[in-house]
Amino acid sequence: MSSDQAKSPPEQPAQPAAVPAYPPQYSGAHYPQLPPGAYPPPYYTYTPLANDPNHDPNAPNGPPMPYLMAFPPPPPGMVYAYAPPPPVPGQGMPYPYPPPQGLPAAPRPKRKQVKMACTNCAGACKRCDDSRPCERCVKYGIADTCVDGTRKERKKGIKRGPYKRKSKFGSNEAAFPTASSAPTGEASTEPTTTPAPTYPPMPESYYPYYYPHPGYPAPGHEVPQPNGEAVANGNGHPMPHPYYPLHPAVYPSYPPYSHPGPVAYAAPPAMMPPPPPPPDVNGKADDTVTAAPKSKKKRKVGEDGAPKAKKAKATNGEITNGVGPTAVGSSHTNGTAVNGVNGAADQRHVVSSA
DNA sequence: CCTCTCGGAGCCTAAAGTCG
DNA sequence: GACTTTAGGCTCCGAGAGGG
Repeated sequence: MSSDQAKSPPEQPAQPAAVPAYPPQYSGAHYPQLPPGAYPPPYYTYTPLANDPNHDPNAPNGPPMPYLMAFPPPPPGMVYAYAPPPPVPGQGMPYPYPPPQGLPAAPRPKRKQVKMACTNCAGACKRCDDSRPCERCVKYGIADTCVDGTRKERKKGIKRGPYKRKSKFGSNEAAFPTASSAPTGEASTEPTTTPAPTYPPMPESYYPYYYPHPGYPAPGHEVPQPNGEAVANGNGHPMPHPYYPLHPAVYPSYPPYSHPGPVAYAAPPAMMPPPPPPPDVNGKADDTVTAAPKSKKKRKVGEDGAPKAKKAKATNGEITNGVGPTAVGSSHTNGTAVNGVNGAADQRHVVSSA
């Protein structure tokens, strides 16, 4: 179904009820060169999938890799962890385990909108496409009424107050910590003069983690560039990945990927998470931050408090609101009644009392 | 269970404001 | 004039109600 393409990514597989013991190859003993005591075991590795860009083609199952890694170096305070591999038929979940519900999952893909929904889809608040008749109108047998509406012209001459200057690291003036701002809490005296490093977007199905600070590289792997090529050092050998295994004592491990502890992951002590955006003067949601969970919507009720009657069903059993030529699509978030796409009065969401 | 409604989050982009 | 920020206008996701 085409409307599924914009839906949330599929849920991660359910976490196994029982957490079996980790096999020895998933212990921190893999990394003897780590500073003694700095990152004591256990920490675990995850063998990359064959389609993983870090997968070693010369090793059928790839080299063991720490589950926490930075590729390329992420913004301070963040590392990327591999997404869980798919379950192995007959063997269940491989290591590590999938993240639990509530783990900050990969950002959902941006919703894509068509330039102009047809009048039917607009009225029904349903997904449209660029073809005419659109897929939905064809499906409902109303292809003959599948036409574009007309957009209202934007208002002009509306005066605004002075603009707030945004940080380069977010949509708000509270900047995300930069590489030059010490995660250890040192205050930078020049918060805005250092050119901001640019970071690639977090790969899909990766998970954000915090790391304490760089400096504990794990065994070498190539450091692929965004184009997928590896960077070699002066000797022609691949540069190691900047891995940052977490110190379980300081930064409690995330259960599914590390020591089976109960601690949900949080920002390191010296590295505060990106601050919540200040309330927008207009109350408008900031697209760059995770929105709060939607509030439970309340059913629209009539003057007497009784639920408004549904529109009568069409005889063909298909939807009746918004599919006809009088259906309109217009803003309904600002509370202003405006003309619909056909110039008719806004009948959207108006329920017939008949 | 399925269909339909519709609140409101999210997206696009033009207008207003700022900067060099 | 180019760039940035804001917000108007719109799309459409997805929870919830109600019907079959």
